Amino acid sequence: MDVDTRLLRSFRAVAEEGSLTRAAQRLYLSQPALTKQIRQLEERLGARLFQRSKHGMAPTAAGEALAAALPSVLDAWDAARRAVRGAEAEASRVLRVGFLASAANEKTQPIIARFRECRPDWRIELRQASWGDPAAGLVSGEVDAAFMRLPFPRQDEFASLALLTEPRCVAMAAGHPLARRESLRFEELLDEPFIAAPGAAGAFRDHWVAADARGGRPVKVGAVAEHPDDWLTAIANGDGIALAPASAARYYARPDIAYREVEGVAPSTVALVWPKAVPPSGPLSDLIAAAAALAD
Amino acid sequence: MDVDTRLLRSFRAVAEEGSLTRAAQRLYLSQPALTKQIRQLEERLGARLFQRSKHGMAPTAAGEALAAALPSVLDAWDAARRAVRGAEAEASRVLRVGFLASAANEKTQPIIARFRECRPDWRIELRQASWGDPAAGLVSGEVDAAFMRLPFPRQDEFASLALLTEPRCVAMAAGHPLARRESLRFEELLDEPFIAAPGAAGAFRDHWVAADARGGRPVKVGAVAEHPDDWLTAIANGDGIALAPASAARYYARPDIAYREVEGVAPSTVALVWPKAVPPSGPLSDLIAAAAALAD
DNA sequence: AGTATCGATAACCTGACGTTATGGATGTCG
DNA sequence: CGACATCCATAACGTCAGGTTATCGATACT
Repeated sequence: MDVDTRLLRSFRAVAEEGSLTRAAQRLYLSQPALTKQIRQLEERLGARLFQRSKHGMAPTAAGEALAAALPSVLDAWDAARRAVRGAEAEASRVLRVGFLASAANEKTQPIIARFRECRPDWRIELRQASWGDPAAGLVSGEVDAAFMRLPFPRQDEFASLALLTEPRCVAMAAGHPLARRESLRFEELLDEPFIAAPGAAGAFRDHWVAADARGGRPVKVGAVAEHPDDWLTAIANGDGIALAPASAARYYARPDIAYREVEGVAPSTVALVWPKAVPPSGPLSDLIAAAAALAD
Repeated sequence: MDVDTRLLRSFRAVAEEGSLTRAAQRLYLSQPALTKQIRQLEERLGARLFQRSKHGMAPTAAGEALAAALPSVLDAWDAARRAVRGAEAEASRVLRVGFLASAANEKTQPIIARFRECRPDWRIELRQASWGDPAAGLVSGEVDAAFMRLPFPRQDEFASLALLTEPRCVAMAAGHPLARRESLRFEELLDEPFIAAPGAAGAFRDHWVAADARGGRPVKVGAVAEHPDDWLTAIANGDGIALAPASAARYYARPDIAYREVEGVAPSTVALVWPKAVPPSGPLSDLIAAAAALAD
């Protein structure tokens, strides 16, 4: 009987959450979709994996057996995937590095240049990811490392080297009434509609609407943006405002957008990030050294 | 990046065969379907896994890396699946045994009765499989053991205990001209249309059209049958004839079907079969002992 | 009784993935 | 050199798998 690792991850989420509804939220699926997945897994395995009740889903003995055996399967696949990626990188002499928006700002090019001095016959392929994947291809294994803004989903599975920290500011349409001010406090922005990242971005999305500074009040989402382009457009159109790193005023300057200082929100850190499961060696180690030499 | 083990098995088949076309045949898929699968795997892994040429598919370094890592993944999943099945059997006190057609003939019930004496609080659930799955649920892991006719696909992965051997006869419509004879030679049947098992049955299908006794001549297929019912109907309707175990004359007697002796084809063996990867213990071991006591 | 929460089911829609048919490239043979 | 064979890739098409929203039944709580 074949299985998709996606089904196994769904099973694991249900087993950990003890609830279909909560697991579905965590997986960014609807509850019926997850119900079907679990039923499908049960039917194909020929075993009832959960005892259903009003209180949720309690694993059966068979369910416990699967939960116990699951790490071996997922880790084996993860290792296989990394082995493929490693062989491909060696064969092509390309290190793939994911990034969002402006990567590591002005440090990006010097880091790459430094790496190139160290490894003249290698090259770095930069891959931009959408905000729907704030881990910039690291979780999926498409890239070897990434320039990322903290926090991002599943951060505990990765090692990171902080490169720079910068304050956050607020971006709004140039004609917005608050744009007449040089500096704002975050409480003044609580009722404004915000441009948010997609739901699947999880903690990353929460961070960029400063959910932790809202005292439990839900954010009003004016629009959802996946890329800098649509984000800029939505802001300029007045669909909402957004928190942004201070560097955005340099990298994304436009006459129809005003960037203003804001107090009451934590600064933003950019880090070079790589999987903990991959002890750095060879080219990856060199990239990390290059970045460390230029870190704040 | 998630993956379905089915894709991994497809990859393995291509890597082993070194040819998409031959691997597609082995997997009972069309070649374009398999092309798509491999392309999908390559795209999602972000690596070219094969070098394509007129001569076939040669694995790249990345492809070799995946081939090397693959057994760990598939074995881990196999172990997980068996752990689930084992926990389920223990919890429900049910041993699942697959079978085709008449199982182990008259020995079936005595074996089960003997097992019950040994394990009074256990029970055996018999599951009939179609001829599209001549391994009767063993390969897919749906059952713990099976009464099977040799040969069956992937037989080398299983241990077997031969229970009985019986000659094969030929079944045909009662009004067939050859039915007037008591005994026939297989060469006399070479031009007759045969009722065959589905293509996915592989070696099992070949065995029951006696491909090995045809000297390379292809069999003419009059109809395909998946179950004894449609097989009997097709024979009675004159769509074709078929080889059958001698016991079929007892278990599947009908006034419109004649069973006749045939020389020149090997006899048929029924065995109790279980996975080599599962050293028999507990209830499975008891079932094997019960069957051994009644074997020829 | 009203409300909240849980998982299950129904209806619906989209896209994934299979098939057959065909094509391009290369090699072999008469 | 032309005909044929063989390989993998691509196109067109059809089916159904798997997602969604809406709703339901069961239970618990106030």
